[in-house]
Amino acid sequence: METLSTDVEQLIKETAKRIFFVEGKLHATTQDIADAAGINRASIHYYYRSRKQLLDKVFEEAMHEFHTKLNGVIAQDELPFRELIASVIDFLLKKSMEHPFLELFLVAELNANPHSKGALMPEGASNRRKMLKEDIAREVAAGRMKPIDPEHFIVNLMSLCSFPVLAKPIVKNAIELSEEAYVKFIGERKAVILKLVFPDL
Amino acid sequence: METLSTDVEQLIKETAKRIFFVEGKLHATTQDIADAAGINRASIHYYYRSRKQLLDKVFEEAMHEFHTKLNGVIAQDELPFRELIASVIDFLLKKSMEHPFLELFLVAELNANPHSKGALMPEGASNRRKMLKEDIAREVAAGRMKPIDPEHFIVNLMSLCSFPVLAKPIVKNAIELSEEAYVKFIGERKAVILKLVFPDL
Amino acid sequence: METLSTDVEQLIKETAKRIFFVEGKLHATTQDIADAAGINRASIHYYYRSRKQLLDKVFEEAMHEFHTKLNGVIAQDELPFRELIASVIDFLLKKSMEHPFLELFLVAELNANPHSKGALMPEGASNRRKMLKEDIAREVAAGRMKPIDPEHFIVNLMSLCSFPVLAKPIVKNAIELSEEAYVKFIGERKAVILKLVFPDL
Amino acid sequence: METLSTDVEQLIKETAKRIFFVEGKLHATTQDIADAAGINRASIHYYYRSRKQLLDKVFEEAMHEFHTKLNGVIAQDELPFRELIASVIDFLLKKSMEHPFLELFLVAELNANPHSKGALMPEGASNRRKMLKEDIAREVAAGRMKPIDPEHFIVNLMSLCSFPVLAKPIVKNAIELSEEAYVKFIGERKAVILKLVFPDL
DNA sequence: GATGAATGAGTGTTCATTCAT
DNA sequence: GATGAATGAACACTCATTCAT
Repeated sequence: METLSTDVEQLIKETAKRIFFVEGKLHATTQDIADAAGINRASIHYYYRSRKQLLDKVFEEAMHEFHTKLNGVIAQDELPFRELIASVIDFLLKKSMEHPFLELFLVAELNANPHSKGALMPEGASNRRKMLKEDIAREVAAGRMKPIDPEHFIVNLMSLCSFPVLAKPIVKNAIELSEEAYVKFIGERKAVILKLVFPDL
Repeated sequence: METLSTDVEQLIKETAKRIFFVEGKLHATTQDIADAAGINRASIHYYYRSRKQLLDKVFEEAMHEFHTKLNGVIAQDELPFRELIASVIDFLLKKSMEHPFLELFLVAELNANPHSKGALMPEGASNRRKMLKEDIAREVAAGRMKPIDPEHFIVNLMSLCSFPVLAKPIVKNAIELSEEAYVKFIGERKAVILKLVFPDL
Repeated sequence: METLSTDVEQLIKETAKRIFFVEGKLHATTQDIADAAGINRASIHYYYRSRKQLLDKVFEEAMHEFHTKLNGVIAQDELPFRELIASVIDFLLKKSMEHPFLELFLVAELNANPHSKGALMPEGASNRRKMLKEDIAREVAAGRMKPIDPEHFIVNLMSLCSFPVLAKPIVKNAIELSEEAYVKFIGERKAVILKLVFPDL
Repeated sequence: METLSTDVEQLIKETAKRIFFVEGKLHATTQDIADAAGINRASIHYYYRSRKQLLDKVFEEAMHEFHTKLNGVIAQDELPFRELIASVIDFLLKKSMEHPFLELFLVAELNANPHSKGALMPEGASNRRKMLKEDIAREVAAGRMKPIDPEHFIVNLMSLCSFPVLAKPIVKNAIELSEEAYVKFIGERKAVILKLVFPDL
């Protein structure tokens, strides 16, 4: 029977995820991670061989979880279109709050090393996305929605959900919010976004 | 009287801006910058004392330019509201394409060192923003626009303009675009965003 | 009464001997030895306390065996002198092929840590050597051999037997031999050396 | 005008040669070299980029010098054969005393990494060696020398010259010499070797 | 008796920085 | 004003060693 990964192995991984994706410390060193986890720096190499392999693992898991859950959301084909979209927005916002800097991390990595992080999307995901595009096109054709290119519709959702969380300090500064006001503001986003993409609501 | 900066001083600054804000190489070393500028590494310290001071200078200038120009756009109070907004979108999109990774750089810096980058907004800017918010509120009150919180309206604009450029590889991957298709896609953003925020257009 | 060493203990020792004296991997780590032996790295410390103690043991055994056997060869006092020397050459060549890098290992260790490896020769060995020197001197005095200092005679034998095996790659390169040619070459050494030290043969 | 390598660059190289080839510390670290040279460890990387590149340089230079000088010795074709050989012995012994552990270093490197240190002999050297072999064969054919395979003759010379220096502690121990006695012993080698290879002298 | 987990010390290496020139 | 030389501090990583089980 294969043994489960140890507590420390998990702890390192979770700590790394927190530092990279929650705290957004993109330059974090193995020492930073070890300190945050309360373990010895060498333990990271004991469990993950190298910094790169830890990053790869941590990133791959985060992306896998993201796509799996997103596909689960999109796959709810029994739902009316608008409820499906509401579901997607809900998911994207929750994901953004859970891992606000995942996109930032990915983009920084790709800029530093353009040939890494090959396949971002797991197999099968492409079909799901295509179905969503078709759903949008159908909705537009049926006149239940203002004409919009499905691709722009999707990117609009991503932008409206991710950016305010990802660029928190910029947003706080631009509209001069206190920490509490910002939290309240983010709480209002779902309704605002829904109203924006479905103006007849 | 302050002396004019030399050519080399300018060259270093422009090269650093390109590397950080255009190429998004957040981890770039002083050697990387020196190589890209074709100058000696020691020159960077000669002109800017330390890496941090170069980054601060470069960032502060970029932000100053951004806010000055944005204020210039907002200050066009002779323009009808919708044309003003179109102007703002135009500006944000152009800025995003000129310095796609400015936000990414800022956020990464702030996460790494939470107490740096004190005042993001120059004096006087705050008043301009307040006026814009009042304009939006007035427009809503007059029934010429669907009810929306002015702050959400502004953040929506920022999100819709910046994110698709900043997160280019994610967007390209999510909606499966070739490089040309992506360029075309970005070219369509202005019209899409305008239609989204003014659905009666 | 001392307990017998276990199988694993033996296995570790034999593997270490192979790696150091046969393969000449002087930099081999405990992990290298553990891997080659197919056992856990911690076992090496369990049986030998430390890397150094394993090396000492392994080396001491090799030296002890060497001297014991050499003494056995030298002690054949019923043999005529020339047959005794032929016997010694035979032994030195065979030893060199069995453990080509024993000398290299010893010298490297002594250079790295000048105060280790105290007594290289076991008790009693000294007497045997003295007898051999006397034999040589007697042979010279009797005119059955060209005049030579017994000490140089002994060192000549050691040099002629060990060097061509120890410095195999240098020799192969210097006289441009293929692998087969080298093996043939080594096979001819005994006759060559005998003819050299006894030119009237 | 190209500048000569700096003093420190030379110092590092000479120190490394001393440590590896004279003191025979095959495991020496960059710190060991830096300490011995009285400089900062980082300077080694400043001048040589990596430990490996320093070793390669140092080794290649030593080998180049060796082969160049040896070829110079062999090329003295105006010399009678026996004087030529005396010259070679002289050179090999002097070389051995200057860099006693060059062979040991080479062999250890090749054992650790079988595919490094590609071409040991410079171009043209091969021809010189061939001429030497022919000289030996001619001498034998003319009856001025006891029959011997030229290749064994050459390897005998190498062995008789190098081994007693390379394996100094073994030799000292085997024939029980004090440090002074050893030095005297080595001083006698030239005459001993000449007498051995030319027994009619 | 045997081993997976964990670590301190040390390795090669990089980097921002300083300084003499 | 500009730069090659040099270095302290920190980095990712490895290794022999210990220890609880």
